[in-house]
Amino acid sequence: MENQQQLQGDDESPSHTFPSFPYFTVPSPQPSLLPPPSESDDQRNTLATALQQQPSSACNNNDLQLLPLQLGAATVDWSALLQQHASLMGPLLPGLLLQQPPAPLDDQSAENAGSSSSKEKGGAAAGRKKKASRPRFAFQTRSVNDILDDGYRWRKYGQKAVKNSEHPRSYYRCTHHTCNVKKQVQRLAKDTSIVVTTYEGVHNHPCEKLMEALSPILKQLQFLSQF
DNA sequence: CGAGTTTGACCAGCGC
DNA sequence: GCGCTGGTCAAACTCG
Repeated sequence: MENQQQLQGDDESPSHTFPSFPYFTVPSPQPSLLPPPSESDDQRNTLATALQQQPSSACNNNDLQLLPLQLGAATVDWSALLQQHASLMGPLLPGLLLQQPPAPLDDQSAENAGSSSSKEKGGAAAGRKKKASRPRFAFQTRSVNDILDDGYRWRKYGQKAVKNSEHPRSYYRCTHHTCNVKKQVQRLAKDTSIVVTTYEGVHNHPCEKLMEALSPILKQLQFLSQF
């Protein structure tokens, strides 16, 4: 994580800022190719939606920003982080994803093996023991909403008051029956406008919202690839 | 009625 | 060994 990439996280920066990274260099579609803008705040807050909108017009009401994140003494490498975030979204767009990191097979198999047993009594202990080996990726967003709509469906399974923070930490699990990805959501004690979202595990299914949002672009790319 | 949320209890890891 | 803390469970509850 020593390869730091500076972010536009200042308060004077545009209300919606994403770091430049080859992964997100999807060919800019014509405005007419974009799906009609959503009316709901949740949809505007969707990361997938934000990726395909112009930064100047996107998320002007939710003030969503990606911010540098400190994990212990190390600052998160955003290039690697975003690449990992891409893997969290699952194998969606093989033609557009420049480099999709291979899924950690050990963790995948461990998750699959643990997901069934964890439902039983005593399984929780086994799940916690494997916790250290699971991939975890965190990022901060400046948002009025605690929940960043990342396109997946989550079910809250716990909330815990954490030390040195007046805001509780919420625990979510992916609702997909074969997926065991979890995430934690907590507001920073220093700056309550910043939400820290920590993902744990890798989705083994596509992101339905993202696929739906990008399908017009995919169709256009398929059409253009014929020439 | 099913899906999701809330919340108190329980358990394991870790530091002392 | 003990206590603290974080993570999870599961029953009760809410909501559409």
